[in-house]
Amino acid sequence: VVTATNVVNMYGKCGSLRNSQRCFDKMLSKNIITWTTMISSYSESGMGYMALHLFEQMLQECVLPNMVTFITIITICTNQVAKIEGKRIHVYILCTEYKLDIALCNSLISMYGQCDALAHARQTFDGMLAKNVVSWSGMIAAYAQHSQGMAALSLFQEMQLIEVTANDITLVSVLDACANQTCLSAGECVHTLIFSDTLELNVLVGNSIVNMYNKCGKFLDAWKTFTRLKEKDTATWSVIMGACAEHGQGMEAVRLMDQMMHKGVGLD
RNA sequence: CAAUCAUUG
Repeated sequence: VVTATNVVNMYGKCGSLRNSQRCFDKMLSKNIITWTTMISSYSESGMGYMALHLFEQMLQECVLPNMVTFITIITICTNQVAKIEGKRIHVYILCTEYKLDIALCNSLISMYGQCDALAHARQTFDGMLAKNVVSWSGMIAAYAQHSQGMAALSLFQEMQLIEVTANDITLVSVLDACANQTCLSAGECVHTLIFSDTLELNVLVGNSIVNMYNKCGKFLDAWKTFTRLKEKDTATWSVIMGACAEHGQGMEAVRLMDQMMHKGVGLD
């Protein structure tokens, strides 16, 4: 069973859903990990709907989900923006011993955030007995994505007060909140904070800073930050080119495009 | 450890 499950996983990860499914169907005995793996495979291939379907089928065959299964399926609900399904599964989770698991609650927060159910996200967040940096980042991101920049920023402050250490992803979410709220002062504050702590900026954080300055109408600061970034990825170029275009610098955008191609950064 | 959580264009 372990070996066959590994095969299902390997095909799934390689995007070969057909083979993954074929192997899964041929297996005579399956355990919960096998089912969970197959559900993930559907999701990897962008077939979230099929993944939800397989989950239902699993329940009908009286196979009990474990914590990883729940995390997996809730994450799929997030990607599918499947609010109804997500809520239903959450109710089920509340009847299990997993209801307070940190990673599971984290995925629920993100699912509710994605499904425009901020209140449910917050409720889940508040109900947690223990939180980690992912919980905080997830809740901050949920607020940021719903233009609740102020709520995001105050959560960030609260997080720092109880001495949870922010990581790169947290900062990306916070900067996103500043960008959405066009809250320049807070964004600058974060920028300063970052420079005092780290020498080299993570690409993701760098991109978010450029984006934040641009959204706050500080094209020059965006540009300055862009030129100072050691590491650039396709998102970096995309942000700065978009910024140029918005500021009537179409020619500059084209020039950047050339530069990017020249550096061997592929298009996507 | 055979499967699993938050993030910018």
